[in-house]
Amino acid sequence: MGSLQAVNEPTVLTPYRDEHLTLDFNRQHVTLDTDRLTLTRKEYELLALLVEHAGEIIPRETLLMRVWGYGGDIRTRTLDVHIRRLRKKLGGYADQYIETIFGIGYRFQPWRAPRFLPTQTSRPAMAWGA
Amino acid sequence: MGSLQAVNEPTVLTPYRDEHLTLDFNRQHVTLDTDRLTLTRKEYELLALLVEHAGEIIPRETLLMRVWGYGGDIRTRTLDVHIRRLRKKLGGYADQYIETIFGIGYRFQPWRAPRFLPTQTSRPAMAWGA
DNA sequence: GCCGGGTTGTAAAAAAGATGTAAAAACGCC
DNA sequence: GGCGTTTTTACATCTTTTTTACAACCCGGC
Repeated sequence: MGSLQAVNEPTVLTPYRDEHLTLDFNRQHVTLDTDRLTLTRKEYELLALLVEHAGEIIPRETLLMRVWGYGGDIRTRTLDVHIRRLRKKLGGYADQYIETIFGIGYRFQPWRAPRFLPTQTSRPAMAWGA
Repeated sequence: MGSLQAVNEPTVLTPYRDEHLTLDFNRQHVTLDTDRLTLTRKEYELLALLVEHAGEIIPRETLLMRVWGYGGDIRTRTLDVHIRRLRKKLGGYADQYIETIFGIGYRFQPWRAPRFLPTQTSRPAMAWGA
């Protein structure tokens, strides 16, 4: 018997890559710094969808539709729980990468060198007040 | 159509060989350390397919297709049972060699010196939680 | 500023789903 | 029929996903 048919699809999508994170859409491989992140199916699909649209806000409704196939207005917290697990696995970069857009959904942001300091969401606050 | 190659060429496949295991595709001969492994036909075909694609994840569906000719979504546990018998015959190396990819399939990994840590079976847990 | 209703975060439990395993049944060949 | 092999069955175990319950948070109105 000659060589077997390709066991894996020969799809060719350009991987995502930044300072700390890489995501290979073809092999469904994710790495954070040096480690390979082992994500479950849903975790991966969720992250992949977000990363694929890096910089864009994706509504909860859309995420629930694309990842879970949920249509209409289904009341579930599973999206939040999965986001949480992703954040956990993204470790300290979590807040940099996955942003919550209140009342709408989430947004993945490519890595950028840390700002002057705080992760100013919109809170100049009294960081150096006093 | 393509070139006029012999349809059934007596392909000479290069055997697989690592520290403990050898598999001669031509003679269908398998050895583990010093002993010869006597595998049944299905056991051999399954192992050969996995070894041939060492390092790659092969989906259950593909294994069922190529070894059993099962198409579509047939519900059977025979694959699991054969994997189990293979593992049994691979003795203590079983877990090193045949890896379960939850929800997808299996993967044969060539023998390698133990990692700095085990190949996280599937419990990344909160390694970076905190 | 404070309140209040809706939204998101979180931990834990429950449910769903997949694989591991032993044993019995079915198969195929002599 | 006997025997080795393969498949099914039934259940155990493990992983993943979803739900639950409540805490924390956001934001507009007062």
